[in-house]
Amino acid sequence: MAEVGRLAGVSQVTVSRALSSPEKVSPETLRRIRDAVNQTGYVPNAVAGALASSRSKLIAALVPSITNIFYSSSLQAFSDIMREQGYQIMLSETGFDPEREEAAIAAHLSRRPDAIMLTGVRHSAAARRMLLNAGIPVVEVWDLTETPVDCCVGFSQGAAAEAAADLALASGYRHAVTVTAGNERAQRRRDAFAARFETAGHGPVERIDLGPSATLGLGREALAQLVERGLRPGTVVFCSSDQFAHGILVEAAARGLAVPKDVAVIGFGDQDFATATEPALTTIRIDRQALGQAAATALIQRFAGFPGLDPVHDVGFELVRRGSA
Amino acid sequence: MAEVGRLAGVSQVTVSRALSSPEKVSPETLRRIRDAVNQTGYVPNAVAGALASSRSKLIAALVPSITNIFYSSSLQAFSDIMREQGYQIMLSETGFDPEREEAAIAAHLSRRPDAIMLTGVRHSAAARRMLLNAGIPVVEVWDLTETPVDCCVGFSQGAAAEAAADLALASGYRHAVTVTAGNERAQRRRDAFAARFETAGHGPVERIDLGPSATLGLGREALAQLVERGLRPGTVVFCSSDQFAHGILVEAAARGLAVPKDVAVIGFGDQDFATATEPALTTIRIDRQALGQAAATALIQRFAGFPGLDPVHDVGFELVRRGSA
DNA sequence: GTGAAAGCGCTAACAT
DNA sequence: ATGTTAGCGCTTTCAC
Repeated sequence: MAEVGRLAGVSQVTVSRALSSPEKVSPETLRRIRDAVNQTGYVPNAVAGALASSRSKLIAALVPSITNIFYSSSLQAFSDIMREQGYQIMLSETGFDPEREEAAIAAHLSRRPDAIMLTGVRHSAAARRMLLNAGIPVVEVWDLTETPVDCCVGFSQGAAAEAAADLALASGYRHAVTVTAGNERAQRRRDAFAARFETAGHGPVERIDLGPSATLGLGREALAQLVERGLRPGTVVFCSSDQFAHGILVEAAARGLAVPKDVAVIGFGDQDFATATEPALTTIRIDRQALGQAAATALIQRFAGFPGLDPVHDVGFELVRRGSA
Repeated sequence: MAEVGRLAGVSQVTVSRALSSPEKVSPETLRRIRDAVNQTGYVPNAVAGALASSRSKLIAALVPSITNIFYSSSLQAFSDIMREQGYQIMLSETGFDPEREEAAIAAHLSRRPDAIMLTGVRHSAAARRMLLNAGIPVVEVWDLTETPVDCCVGFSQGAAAEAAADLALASGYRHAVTVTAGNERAQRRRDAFAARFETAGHGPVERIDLGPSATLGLGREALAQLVERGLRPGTVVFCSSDQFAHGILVEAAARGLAVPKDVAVIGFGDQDFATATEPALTTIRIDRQALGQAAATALIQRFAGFPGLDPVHDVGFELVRRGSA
């Protein structure tokens, strides 16, 4: 920066000004400085800038898994908006593990991000403490709570599952099975669905709990298992993800079972393939883009000094009825 | 840090040592410093550390799209290894756009990362210049070139597509159609497949070029279109992604077409569902984990001072023959 | 509109 | 094993 200044015949400070607030520098000087920047191939050092100004223009983002479309697509929407505002994203995966999350939070906070985005509202006590001490905006996504660290953007997992149960009951299904991936959010939906279904006097709800990742193949196996146990007529299967639901459709077709007559299926997520399966999936749609955008907006508002604005933002869900239930 | 030192009765430098190289500090002092750290809730400032040491422990990673499982899963493997080594990831998406890539490179380099991972080997001239000037290790993934900026880890898109064409020819298919997503890597595979197929005297290869994202629904539409045009017996469809291939299977089933008899399908990617479709997908498997890991390893070797080690690393591909072709 | 001086919170080099 | 000194490359403040 000093060298650029020498070339342009000004001091180092003026170069700094020309780069960060060009309007404070005379047009003529600005021109000379820009020429000098191009000549030298000068690349500003944002590390030094961050240290001097204590604004890093970095946002920390923590997601359980980047390969899970739920999180990657909301993160995409989030980071698109942040990038437009001149922020960059530091990313970590937590693998649904509070301890890994805690370690990641510590690591990220040491880099002095201007804000942090977390997935979920359950964090270790130490994590909460660090976040509070950091004194930066924090947004928690994908869940709702009355007591966010700072603010949260999500929807009620329980309400979504209950809506699915209500649809199933209203459609006359009297036996229900849940097919659930091994993560806490999915399990909460499973429990809420089962509770609602059983409260209506139709239970017990059968549970099939599967591994951490929701795949088509596991969905197929789940139906195969159900059939072997003896599939009762009027059964509806509530899946923690559209992948499972799709697997059930494929297995049903392979076995000559009619959907929804022999077995009905409700998915979760309304992923891109949900309209294109045979039959199309009845599922719970989450607007993942809107979720990510709302999270970004919440942070930007906080930067602008509206810290009190809607600490809890419910983006809702939509039960989309198609052919499978 | 100074305050921690005061509490522990040592100078600020000793605290710095205790934190970064504990073995250089006496056990007793170390204990006192650790106590003081816990008491104060001190969080180290990695920004200042990076400025002073000119090592940021940050890695920049640029991918076309984070929602695309090809890139997200290799990125996951990459960042897992990097995290183990104490590095954190700054992420940007380029949307397959060289200009966006150039802007992202400039933005990331100003943060002085210790290394940078790029997707693909085609970059703007300005981007190449910046990367070279940065003087840090650079790894380009998902493609191979004789002239990497620094080193590359990938496979030959052309060779993979040619292997698929050879399989199709050997299996006796005499008409071929390509179904391709709108990105440059997919298009190179399409062209290589068509060239090989036509060179064998069986052409022309029909092309169906689709939008940027590969979905099941678009795959269905592609087959619908083909059937309307008149599907010739002995046709094989080469897809740029397993999603398209799966869509073709679904549409074929809906129309009562037998696979591979009435129409054969070759996918790309060997995604998790490829074994579970009906019939299972014949596809090209890329070990995305291995790719990400190799990229991380290449950078780590460079950090350790083996700059000359294998500038070009071919992770290969595997043609997996299942039921669909 | 521009410059001089101070300092952000660390690490590196050297000294003890 | 520990301390002293000098900076890393910027931004901030204050002066002109």
